[in-house]
Amino acid sequence: MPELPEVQITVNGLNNYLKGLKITAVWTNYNSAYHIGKDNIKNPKYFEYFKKEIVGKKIIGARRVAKNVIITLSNGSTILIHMKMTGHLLYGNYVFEKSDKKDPWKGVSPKALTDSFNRHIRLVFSLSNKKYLALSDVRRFAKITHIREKDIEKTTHLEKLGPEPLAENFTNEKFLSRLTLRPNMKIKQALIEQSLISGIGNIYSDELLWRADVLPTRKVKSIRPAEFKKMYKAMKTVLKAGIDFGGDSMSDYRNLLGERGCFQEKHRAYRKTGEKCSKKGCNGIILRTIIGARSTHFCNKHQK
DNA sequence: GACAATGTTACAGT
DNA sequence: CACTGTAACATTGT
Repeated sequence: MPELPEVQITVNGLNNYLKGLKITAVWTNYNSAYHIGKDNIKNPKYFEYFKKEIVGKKIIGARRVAKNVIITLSNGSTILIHMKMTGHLLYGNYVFEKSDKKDPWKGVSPKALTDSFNRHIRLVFSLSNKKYLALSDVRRFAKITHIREKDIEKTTHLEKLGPEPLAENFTNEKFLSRLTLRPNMKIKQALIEQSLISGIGNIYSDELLWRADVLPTRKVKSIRPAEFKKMYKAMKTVLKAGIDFGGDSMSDYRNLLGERGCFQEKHRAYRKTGEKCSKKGCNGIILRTIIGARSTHFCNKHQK
């Protein structure tokens, strides 16, 4: 799942490889019969507009806002991409190749193996260096739209987002004050609530709570300042570790070159149900419960 | 075939 | 209105 670290790695890659390239064509096979926003490329009419706005423009750079990728173009336009659950961007000439080669997402189906190309590619930008930027998205949840740079501040796609957790000025005090806006929420749910703090999802929330020794089921108002401080530190640690280890590829996230990250090897809680807790001196077993319709993993021995 | 995986949002309910 | 909880979206693997 692309959360803050994975999106950051994708953005870093875009800045490394794509600056100065021109978009020469766009193709998509996204379409949806349901609830398509009028400014989503899944809407065929909007896609025609989208194409007109971006083909022929040069890529200036990319940045991350919460879990969104924003690609800035030469005419004051930007492309906003939210990869949702299974989306990831790939860059190069291999992007159409068999998904078991450069894009070996876990559990690739026999059908995909027999296909001659990666059948999860939903969107392709052709670039002036004869390479491609493609979006692979098994579950077709991703959102792609065009926004003018001057409208970014007020766009509905970004307006409800809380502050960035890795920002210099995101202090322990700020962390506490954002979360306590929802005193009755379970802490796990508050942590993944994007309007409170942006960028944390299911994996990093479980991991930071394990490290901060706080039970995910605790109500925000029951948490003491010392525990907030521990969570704050753990949050910074796991998000930075996520970036340092190239992201989390337990599911199908890949970097721009189709390579897996390895933060999944550092998991202490997420998807470790039934395993012995790896905290020193703790003999607990990792348990699983559902919070806010999301799988939650924790050790009820050392997390209090 | 039932169920699990999840980021975001629409909507019902309190 | 503010907040909370739940279903929906989509697809594939077990």
